[in-house]
Amino acid sequence: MTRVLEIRLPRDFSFRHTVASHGWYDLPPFEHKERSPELTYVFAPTKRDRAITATIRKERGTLKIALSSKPRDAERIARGVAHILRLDEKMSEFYATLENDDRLAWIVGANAGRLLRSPSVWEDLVKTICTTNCSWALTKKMVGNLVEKLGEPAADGRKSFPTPQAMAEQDADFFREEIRAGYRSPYFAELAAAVASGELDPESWLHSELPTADLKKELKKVKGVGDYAAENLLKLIGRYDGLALDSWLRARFYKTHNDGRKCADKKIAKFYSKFGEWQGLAIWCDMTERWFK
DNA sequence: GCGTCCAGGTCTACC
DNA sequence: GGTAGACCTGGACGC
Repeated sequence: MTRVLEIRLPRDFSFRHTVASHGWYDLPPFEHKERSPELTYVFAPTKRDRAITATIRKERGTLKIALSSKPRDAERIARGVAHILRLDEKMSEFYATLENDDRLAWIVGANAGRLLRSPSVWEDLVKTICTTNCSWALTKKMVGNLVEKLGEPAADGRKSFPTPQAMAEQDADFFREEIRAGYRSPYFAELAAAVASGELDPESWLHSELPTADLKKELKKVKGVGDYAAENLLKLIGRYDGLALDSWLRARFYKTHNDGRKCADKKIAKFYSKFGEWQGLAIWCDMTERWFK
């Protein structure tokens, strides 16, 4: 390692609850071992820098970030780490909605609620499509193939997530045969071409002034993005109005709050409606509480 | 070994 | 707007 950055942490930040908040830490170019104080991520190359591996370690009230090579633009890496871990996100409003809820009070005590995300919406978008209609094992296989076959190597040999340009150079057959993306293959080819050409800018969704319902419609224009995927992406963007119900979340709700019996989505929505625009975060924290026991 | 089911759903056609 | 059927892969399971 040739360079170490340091970031001061907000007081209400939990490294463990943020890194393990959902499965992203298990998908490359993230690396993390359960309960380890370290998270590794490989940042994609830019015009100024090659791909750089950042090994992020919590030490008391700071993050120490060891880099695989000395960057020309260290600020980009620091901003990226802050974005990944949502260091700038104000959690107080969410925590205020939990004040009179005995069941979810643990969230405030644990400083939970920050959801791990990628440095780019592009990466989160592609990964989310990889989670749809398949097992987690297949999601890992598809994302692993994308990184291995189209990522750029850092000095330590680890590879970054492919850029839109790198994916746009491939056709649907490549995604089908090499990535094993199945029916998603033409979706990836079309999406990458749109983003690489500038026709579509997923990063603009982060700062969109559209109401969430309208932004969700924009997201659903991307082939392969339906209700679940759009609401999951909105959570990663920082909008928690939607529940992003999938088969796993539904099954957890049935078991936790409905005696193991199936019920309509409307009943789940009613259960969390009191949390308003934070309901998507409330259900996620509620259903994943056992991960941290 | 083989067939079936289904998993962190979505798209299209049709009504 | 709601619904049925098709769509890919690969691991788990029963036989």
